[in-house]
Amino acid sequence: MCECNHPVVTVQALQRMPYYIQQLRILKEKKVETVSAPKIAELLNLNEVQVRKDFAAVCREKGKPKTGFLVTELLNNMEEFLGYHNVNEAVIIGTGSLARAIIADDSFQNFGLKIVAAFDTSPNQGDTEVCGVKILSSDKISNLCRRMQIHIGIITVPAGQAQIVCDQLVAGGILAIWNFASVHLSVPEHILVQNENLTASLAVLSNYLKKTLQ
Amino acid sequence: MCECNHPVVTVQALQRMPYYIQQLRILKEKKVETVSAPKIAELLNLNEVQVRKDFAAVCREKGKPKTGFLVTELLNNMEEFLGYHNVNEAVIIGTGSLARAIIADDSFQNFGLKIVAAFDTSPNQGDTEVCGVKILSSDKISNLCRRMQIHIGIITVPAGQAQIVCDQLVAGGILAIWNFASVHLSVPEHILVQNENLTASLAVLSNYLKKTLQ
DNA sequence: TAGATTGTTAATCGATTAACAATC
DNA sequence: TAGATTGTTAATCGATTAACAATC
Repeated sequence: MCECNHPVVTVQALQRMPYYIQQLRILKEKKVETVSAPKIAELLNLNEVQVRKDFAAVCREKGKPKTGFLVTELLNNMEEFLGYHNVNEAVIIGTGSLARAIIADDSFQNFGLKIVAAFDTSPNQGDTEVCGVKILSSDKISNLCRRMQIHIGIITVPAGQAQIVCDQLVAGGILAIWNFASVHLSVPEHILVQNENLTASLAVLSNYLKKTLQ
Repeated sequence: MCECNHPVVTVQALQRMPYYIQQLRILKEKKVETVSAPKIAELLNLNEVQVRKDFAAVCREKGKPKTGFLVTELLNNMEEFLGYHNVNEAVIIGTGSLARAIIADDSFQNFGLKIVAAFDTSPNQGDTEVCGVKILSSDKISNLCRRMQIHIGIITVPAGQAQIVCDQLVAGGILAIWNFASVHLSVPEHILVQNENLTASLAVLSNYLKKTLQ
């Protein structure tokens, strides 16, 4: 338990939340009013105790024996807990195809993410925006982040430039980094780095196939 | 230890491997001949025993006390272990901006991934290929996978269609799925699903900011 | 030799799962 | 009441880390 009287929530639990939310939204759409932990556990192939604990971590009202949890309430509590109802302004560094894909993905907006600027080392060739987001020169990163009080930086640049732009983001007072570059980033302790290393996933896949195919 | 006399390697260890590989490539380029586990651990902010165990899991030759490991040999052993030297043919389902980004990302080719076909429910509008990869109709998924003995399916379709195309891939005899859709997929036990759920990462970021900003 | 590093065994830590009384 | 489900405490499991003898 922490001081806010919620149990401590692990990263693993946080990462399961969007799966719960997705199921809850489906149930809500179907006008289903209540749902039990074992039911959700079955749908997602998880342990029911784990689901119950995860629910307990975010829920203001307790579940009722025999019936379970109120779908809408659980959904709201969960979204609230994750901070989806807040709007988190972010900048993205890099304007390649991955950056475009992230900017274009409107599902992130449903989760409170708002990309307000894109940066590129050479914002040349007359390209002034990507999908409605202005492209600025990389040397303005720190300044803009500080001035606009941006808290999230999304890194999509090649591996070799990632640490450099990371340092610029940190200098700009960013608090969290979503790192799509396949490198380890060194940051001060208070800064959260969420790595999205696709080569790491590929390693798991590749090794599995090697083993499976002898 | 498994029968092939390598220690059992966890998913976590596999996911650290690309970070080691990256550092080893840098060292190799700098013509550095040997490297120790504590050195790599420091660079990547990891525990040195963990690094040593990971190295032991993939290394054919043992490291030498005082000097450490031979850079080139360790690098080769690691790439070999992950199966990077094999070519893994894959198909991708969906032709949106994320699919384009994945197809265009040539770094995956360095890791043995070769995308041979893209599928779309409505391969219309005269678009017949993305970045040199042919676009085919989704109803051909199972057939093509089976005929070409494809082992990897990459799912980039919207959440609502993910399970459907997943089933088609499974029917086509696929062994591993790289899932970019933000949903849980139900598959037979022997099939590996590697989830790349960006909304799960966003949940971690979002919750961290909520806590940090009170 | 002294010191750095190795590999391995034992201890710790933390997440998941099982067991169970309480409740509707 | 019986049965499903809840929340919680205890047990298990597995990954990480510490301790230490062996080696160059």
